[in-house]
Order: sequence, then C-alpha cells, then structure tokens
Amino acid sequence: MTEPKESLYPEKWLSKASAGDRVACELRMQIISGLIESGTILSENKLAADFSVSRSPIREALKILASENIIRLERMGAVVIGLTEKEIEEIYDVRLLIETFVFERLVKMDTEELVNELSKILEMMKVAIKFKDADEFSYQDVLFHETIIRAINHSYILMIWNNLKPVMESLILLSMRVRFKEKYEDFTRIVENHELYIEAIKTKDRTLMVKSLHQNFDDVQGKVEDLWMSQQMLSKGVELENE
Amino acid sequence: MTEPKESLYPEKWLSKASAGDRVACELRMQIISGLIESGTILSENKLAADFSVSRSPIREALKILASENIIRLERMGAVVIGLTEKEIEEIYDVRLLIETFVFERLVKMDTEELVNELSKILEMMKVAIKFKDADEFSYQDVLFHETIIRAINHSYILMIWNNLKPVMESLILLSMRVRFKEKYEDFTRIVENHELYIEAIKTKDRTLMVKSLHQNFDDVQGKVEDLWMSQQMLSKGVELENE
DNA sequence: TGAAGTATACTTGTATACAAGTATATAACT
DNA sequence: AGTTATATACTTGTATACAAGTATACTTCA
Repeated sequence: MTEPKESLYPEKWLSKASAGDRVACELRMQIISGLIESGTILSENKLAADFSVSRSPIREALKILASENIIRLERMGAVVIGLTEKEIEEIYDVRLLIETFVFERLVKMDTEELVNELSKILEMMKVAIKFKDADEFSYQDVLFHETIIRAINHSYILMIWNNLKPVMESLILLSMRVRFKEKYEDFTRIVENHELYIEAIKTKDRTLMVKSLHQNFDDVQGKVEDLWMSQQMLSKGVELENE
Repeated sequence: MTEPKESLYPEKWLSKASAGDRVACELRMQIISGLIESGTILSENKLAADFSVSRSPIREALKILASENIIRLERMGAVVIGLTEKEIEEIYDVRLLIETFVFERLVKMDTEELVNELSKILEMMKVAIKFKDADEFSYQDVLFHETIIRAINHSYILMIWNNLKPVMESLILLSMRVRFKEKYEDFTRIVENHELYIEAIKTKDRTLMVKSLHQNFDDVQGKVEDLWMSQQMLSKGVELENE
C-alpha cells in the first residue's frame, strides 16, 4: 500500500510532539478518513518501517489508538475498527451527555469570564472562516468546547473529554476541509449556533442550551456525509497518484 | 521507602497479565490506598529497580495510570495525584451519568437475559459475603455494573467505563476489605440495593432505578471513610513492619 | 490424497543501550 | 558574598536485541 506523501494531520500542531504522538495522530487521521480501511491488520514492524521509526513509538501510538477505540489490540496484530455511522453517533451521545452535565454545573457558577473567553474564540473562528483556513477553524472549534468543559474543573469529566478529543478533532478536521470546499454556506449556521451556545451560558437558559446542543447534534448527520465525501476525495487523490 | 512484602492487588487476577499491567495494578493500589502519598514524584528508573523490571513495562504502567488521572506525567518524573474526597465524588458523578444513560437505553430493550445474568452475579456476591472473601466480592460487584453497561452495546460508553474501571476496582477492593473487618452488617444493605437495581431493570421502573442509584451514591460517603480507615490500617501495618 | 508433525517466518513483551535535554550542585570569578 | 559558568547526575525518548510464543506452510508418512 502506498502511504500518502503529505500527512493528513496539520504538521504545525506537532511541533513539540514525540514520534509516538506523531504516528498516533497520522494513523488516526488515516483510519478516520478511511484511507486505512476498517478490518485492516496493522503490524508493529510494518508500521515502524513505513514511518521510519523504531517499534517503541509505534507501540506507544497503538496503545493510544486502542484507548480511543479506533483499533483493537489482539494477540497478533492490531485490528482497525474505524468510525462507522454508529460510532459517530455514539461519540455525539457522549458529547451530549458530558456537555449537559457541564451546563448543569455552569448554571451554578459565575460564567462571566468563560463567556468572554468563548467570545474571543468565536471571533477567531470567524477569521478562520474568512480566510478559508479549515485547520485553524477546526482547532478553534475544538478549543471552544474544551474551554466550556474545563470551566467546571472536574477532572473525571475532563478525562472523558481527553479520551474523546483526538477522534473528535480528526473528525472535525476532515469534515471542515470538505465543507470549506463544498458547503461554505454552512459556516454562517455554525457561527450562529455557537453564538446561541454562548448566549445560553450567559443567560443560564437551560432550554436555549438544549436547543443549541440539538442543532449541533443535527449537524452529526452532516458530519457523516462529510466523512463519506472526504473518503471519496482522498481515495480519488490516491488513485491519481498511482497512475 | 520500604515496599510492602505482599502485593495489595490480588495476584490471581494477574495470571495472564504482562509485567506492565502488574506494575500498573500494584502502583494503582499503593496510590489509592495512600501508601504512596499524593505529591510523590515517581522516577522510571527507581520504579524499575523497585519492581525488578526494566523501564519498558514501567513506562507502560505510567502511561496507563496517567490516562486514569491518578498520576500526572511531567517533564521530569511522574507526579502522584491520588484520590481525595473530591476525586471520589467525581468518579461517582461519572458513574451516575453513564448508568443513567445506560438505563434509558435498557428500558427500550429486552432485559430478560440481562436480569438473569445479574441475578447470577448477585448470588455469587452472597456466597462471597458468606465466606468473607472481600476480593471475590469486589470482583463480582465490579462485574455486576460492567454487565449492565455492556448490555447496551455502546462502544464509547464502554470506553468511559474502561477508563474508570481500574480505579473503581481498587477503591472497591480497599473499601470492602475494611468493611468485612469493621462493618460486616453493611453487606445486607448492599445486597438489598443490588436487588433493587435488578428489580428496576426488570420492571423498567425509572423511579426505582433512581432510588437505587441514589442509595448507591449515598454509599460514597462510606467509601471515603473506608479509604481513610484503610490508609490508617495499612500505615500501621508498615510501621509494625519497620520496627 | 489426507493427516500429523515440523520448520520458519512471523508476532509480542521485555531488557538494554544510547542520544539529547534539564535540574542541581560545585567551582570560579568579580 | 553574590553571580555566573561548568560539571555531573539525573531525566525522557528512541533504537535495537533477544526470548518466548503463535500462525502458516511445507514436508513427511500412512
């Protein structure tokens, strides 16, 4: 199998990362994008050769991906699980679960600083949209939700987020790259939705919060579509490369 | 520091485990029991010497414990976080969160087989109580809840459980060992509570479920106490050993 | 031809070696 | 004495080596 020349994961996000983290990020993107099909068996030795590193960082990467549920470590080789529609829905189940929990804590807190922080991030997102920078937009989008979650200072909720985050991030990256090309008009809706979310936190309005969460949730169907398109685009790219 | 001669973690549960897993389990118990105080800085080399293994399994163990939020990997050394009352409450927040989610799914399912399985596990728990086998009881207790969670076939909820489970297990082990010695009468209440839980699943009675979950939750205060007593008992044991 | 055993080419887990970086303590200089 | 430079004793991350186990394929025998 030919590895892609360019990496799918933004390299500038890896400035201080170890080789293990790099491999994990790149493999994760390849798996979620469908470039590596689910069912594939990954060999530590082969991966080490492909990525030109030793088995140590590869082992580290596989452990990470296994904890994220996108591969399964078996007696011989790691089996790729990947993301089907079912898994994506499950991820959003969990996001809904924890963000609802977080909101219930937030209504008991002073949220002024948080609202301010979120407004700043939203402005950053708008700039990213203006300059059609999908990666930057994705970064800020993930940061937006992480900021909300961090606000309640709950180490075990944060733990769940940390386990979910890498997969979410990859998913959003791929989805946004497609949207910037094919569905640019989507972003006005995404911005509106985030404004709604901020408003809900500011006014501590539970119904508004549920509404914005559900709009966000409805977007999942879109994400599944994007992922499919992303897979089409990438596989065409590979085909062209092979000619 | 003197390491305890006997391991805190039941050795028969480690029959097929790798050295890395063994170290993780033992370290986890030492941290949660308070034998290793929070704030302690763990060195890979020192641990390797203490456990008579190389750095490879130690690194693996530290990664595991870091993902469970009981240590924090820093630039130099791993800092022990441990479990304070706050963390224990947080763990139960998450358990409450996921078990409530699971129940909402269960009410839409056929639960006959599950109820049967749970009844079996409860019988095992009763036997463990009769023979005052704290470790066996803990095992079945953890299995009870895991069985419920697995029933809905939700890979990301299961992922959360898998992250929580080792710490839960350690906590329950320590707590139950104390109770078998000091508060044996507690077990009638624990059994009743589990019976209530099964009944709630059988009849799909949401209010009963909330009631039993909350009774379980009220037990948390007890667990904090147990942990404290466990720490007292263990530190006395160590003191005696040093004389 | 079919079954059983053996060889081989993998696999994982662990140990060890080494490079590069960081804190601590000692020494030198003003 | 106080500050700066340097030595050293750590640290992590990566590479490599090796032992033990497992699946595959081949060979041998009936």
